[in-house]
Amino acid sequence: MATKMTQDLARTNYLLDALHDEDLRRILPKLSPVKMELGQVLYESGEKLAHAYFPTTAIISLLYIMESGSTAEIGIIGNDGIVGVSLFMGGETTTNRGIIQSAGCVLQMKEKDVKEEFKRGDRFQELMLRYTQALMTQISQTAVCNRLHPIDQQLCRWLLLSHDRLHTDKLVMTHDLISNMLGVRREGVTLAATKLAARKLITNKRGTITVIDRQALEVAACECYQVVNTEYNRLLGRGMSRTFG
Amino acid sequence: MATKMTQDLARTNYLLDALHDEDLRRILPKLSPVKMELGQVLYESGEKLAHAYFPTTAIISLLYIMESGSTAEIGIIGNDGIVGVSLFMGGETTTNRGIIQSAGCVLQMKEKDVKEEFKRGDRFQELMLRYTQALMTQISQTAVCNRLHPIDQQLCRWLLLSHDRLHTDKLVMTHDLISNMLGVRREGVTLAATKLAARKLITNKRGTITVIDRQALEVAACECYQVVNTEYNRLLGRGMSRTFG
DNA sequence: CTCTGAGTGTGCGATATCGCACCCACACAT
DNA sequence: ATGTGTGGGTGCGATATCGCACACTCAGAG
Repeated sequence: MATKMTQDLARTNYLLDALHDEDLRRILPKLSPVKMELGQVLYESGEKLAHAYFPTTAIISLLYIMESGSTAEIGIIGNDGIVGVSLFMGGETTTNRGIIQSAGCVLQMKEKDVKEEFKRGDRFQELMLRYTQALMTQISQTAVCNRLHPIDQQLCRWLLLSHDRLHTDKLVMTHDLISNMLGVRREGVTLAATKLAARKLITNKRGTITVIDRQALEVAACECYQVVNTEYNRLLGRGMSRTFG
Repeated sequence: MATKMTQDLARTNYLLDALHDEDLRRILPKLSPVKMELGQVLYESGEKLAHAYFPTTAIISLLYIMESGSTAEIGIIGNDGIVGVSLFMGGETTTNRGIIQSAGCVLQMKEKDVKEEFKRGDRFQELMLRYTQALMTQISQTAVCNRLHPIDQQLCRWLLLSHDRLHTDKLVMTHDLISNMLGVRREGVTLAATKLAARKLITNKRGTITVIDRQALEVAACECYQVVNTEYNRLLGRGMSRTFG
C-alpha cells in the first residue's frame, strides 16, 4: 500500500521515471516521501548530506550566501532532477545551500543507497551524470545571464524555470524572496513584475504571481531560458525519459 | 624515448599525476602532446568532441557566446583539470566554446579512450568526477561574482585564477581579451588594471600583465577566489594528488 | 471589526557600468 | 629611422541598478 503510493510518487520525478522497471523496483524501497515547507533548508554550505532528494512537487533553490549576507541563486531543481549530486560526484559537500523555494513533496534516499546505486555503473549512474551536466548548463547560463542581461529579462527567465517545475500557474512567492534568488533589490523585482503585469503576462497579488501568458513570457525572456530548456530536453528528454519526447 | 617525454609531461597535469602508477602506465600510450596557440578553438558550442584535453602549460577558457556576440567566461581550466567533461558525463556536447586563453601544451586523449577509462569505474572515474564537481564550484562562483561584485574585484579574481594555472608571473593577454572573458567593456578592464598598477599589485605593459604582489592581489579580490581555491584543494588536493598537500 | 505587520508601490540621489569617440604610444616591419 | 597598426588611456552623456526612505494596503489575528 505504502509502496504503491511511493511508486506513483516516484513516477512524477523524471529521473526516477526514466529508470527501467526492474531498476525502479529495486530502488523504490530505498525512497521515502517527505513534505517540505517553504524556506526549509535541506543542507547548508559545507554540510555533509545525509540524503539525496528527488523532488516531486517541491522546488529547491541552490543558493550561495556571501559573507556580507547577500545571496544569489545558482540553480533551480524540481521534479526534473535530484538534489545532492555531490554525494556521487565524490565531494560530499558543496559551497551552496539547498533551500525549499516552493513547498511540496520530495523523495529522500540515504547517502549510502545513493552511492551504492551509482557504483553499479548502469542506467542510474548514466541518468545522474546526464542530469549533473544539465545542471551545469543551468549554472553556466545563470553566470552568463547575471553578467549580460537586465533584471526584467532575468525575472522572466526565473519565472519560466519555476513555472516549468510547478504544476500550477500560481507561484506562491514574495518579491522579497525572488530578489534574494536573483541577487537584486526587492524594489527591482517589484518594478520588473509591475511592468510584466502591465503587459498582462502575469498578475501580481500579495505573495502570489500568476502566469497569464506563458508564451509572451518566453518572448520577453532572454535567450538564456531557451538555451537551458533545450539542453535539458536534449540531455534528459527524448530517448532518456519514458514520459518526455 | 617519446614515451618518457610524455610521462614527464603527464606528471605536470595534476589529474594525471594523481593517478596510481599502474593506471598512468596504462593511460600514457593513449595521450599525445599537442601545442596550442592563443585563440585556438578546441571545440565549438554544440560540437561533438573528438578528444578530451589535459592541459599542461596551456590554459583553456570555457566561453559562452550570446546571439548578440557578447561573450562571458564560465570557467578556466589549466593543468589542474581536463577539458571535455561532457564526454564522460554523457552529454557529448556543451553550450560553451573551449578556447585557448594562454598558449602552451595539452595532452589529448581520444573520445573512445576517455569513455573506456571512465567506464572502468575506478580511480580515473573518481578523479574525473571530483574534478567536475570542482569545476561546478568555479562556475557557480562565477555566477555569484558576476551578480554581486564590481569589476575591480572580479579582475583580481580572474588574474589570480589565471596566475595559478600558469608558471610565470607574466600573463600575456590584452585588456581586450580579458574584457571578453569577464563580459565587460575593454575600457572597464583598462580602468581596473590601471588602478591595480597604481597600487603596485601588477604592472601593465602592452599585451602583458605582470603579477608583482600576489598576496595583495588576493586581499584585493572578492572572497570568490578563495572559495574556489579552497574547494579545489579540498576536492583535488591533499590525499588525492601525489604532489598536492 | 479593527489592528497590525508583512508585502508592495514610488521617489530620489548616488554609483557603476555602458557606448561611443578620440587620441596617444609603443612594437614591429620595412 | 620611420611608418603603421594594435593596444591602451581618457572624457562624456546615457542607463541600470543601488540604498534608503516612506507611504499605502491587504490579510489574518485578536
